[in-house]
Amino acid sequence: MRYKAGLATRERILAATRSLVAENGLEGTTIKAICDQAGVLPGSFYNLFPSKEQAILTVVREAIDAVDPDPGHQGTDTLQDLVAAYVRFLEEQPALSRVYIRIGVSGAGQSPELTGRMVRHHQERVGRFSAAMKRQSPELAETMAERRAETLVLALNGIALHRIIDPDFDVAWHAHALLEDAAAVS
Amino acid sequence: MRYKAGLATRERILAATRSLVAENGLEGTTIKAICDQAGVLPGSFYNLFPSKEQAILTVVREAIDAVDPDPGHQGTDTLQDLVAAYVRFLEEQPALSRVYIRIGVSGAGQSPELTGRMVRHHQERVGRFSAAMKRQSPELAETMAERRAETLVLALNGIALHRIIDPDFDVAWHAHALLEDAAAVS
DNA sequence: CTCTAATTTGAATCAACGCTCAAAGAAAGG
DNA sequence: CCTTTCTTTGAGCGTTGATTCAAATTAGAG
Repeated sequence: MRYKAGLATRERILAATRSLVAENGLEGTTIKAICDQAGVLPGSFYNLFPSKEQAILTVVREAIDAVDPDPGHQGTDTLQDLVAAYVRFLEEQPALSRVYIRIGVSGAGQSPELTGRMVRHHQERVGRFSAAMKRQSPELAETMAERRAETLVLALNGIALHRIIDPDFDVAWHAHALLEDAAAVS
Repeated sequence: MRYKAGLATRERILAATRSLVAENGLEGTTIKAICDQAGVLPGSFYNLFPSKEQAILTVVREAIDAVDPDPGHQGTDTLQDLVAAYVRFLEEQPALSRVYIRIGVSGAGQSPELTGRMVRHHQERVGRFSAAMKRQSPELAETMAERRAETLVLALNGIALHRIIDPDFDVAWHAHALLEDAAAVS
């Protein structure tokens, strides 16, 4: 797997996997569908990936990583920045964001490793929102800030979930409304 | 399908389908698994249901119907009542509530009929929350009440979604927190 | 140009899936 | 009882799933 052709094929397979998982879920995605969409035959797929599961897991990792951009950058994000980043993720990467929501639902009960990863991811995410909230409203009690941060993250996921059902759903508008309410509370 | 035995078998099959869909999703549920768990052989399954899809669709309808209890009763629910009813649904019917969350995610792209049903269900639900909110805070502008009602419903779904990932997640506590914030805004 | 390693092909394997069916086995009504 | 209708059995059908492999092809280093 060192020649250019191989890497290009790998990319086409991942792109196909991405859109198919977004559309049909982790379970509903078949090798045949991936190969058809990528313009590749099964043998070629298995030259690049050891199994269907590995290809899907690669896409899953992409999705989780794409939710929190710039993970190294710490301590200066505002709540607005964090929400805006999530909205941008939802709007600019519709396939990956659909994958992201499907992970929690499909991954649970299937792969404990995946479930653990999602729980950790959620905690980190809440931590980041919580820090931003405390920075922004220092008068807020510690536990109160954490509670409101988690509520906000959960509500954002609720918005993302609904967009899978209704693709015309105005994600940005609702996320903004959420932020306004959060500000009104403080 | 008139004898007692048949009805009992039908119930065992539906119970098995319910728990398997809750655990493995609409796609991940197989006839063999249903039959094993129900203590029944395939022929018996097909004596009672025309197809796997029909059995699953029956459970799906159950789930959607169970979310909004007492649909005839109109105009007197408070926001607290509605949230409490949803929390009760999540806690007392864990299997059905997992099915409920999976529907939106799995149903989209698979069955347009199911997707349409979910969109309608969501609108009705938001309408009910919105009416309760207007009743409770008459000074609120019409559009504002509707917006906050939808935000609340979405956030509740976010909470339910997270419980699929983390079964220990304290649903009641977070739902209550949500309600407090909503009250603080008004 | 040549040689090697990477890539692609496409048929073939094997398991699992949804589903069918004829025959055997209960349950009620008369 | 006996008859009719409903229920259960379990082998088996056709299809599709993931995966393998030897052979053919192509890309790139020297």
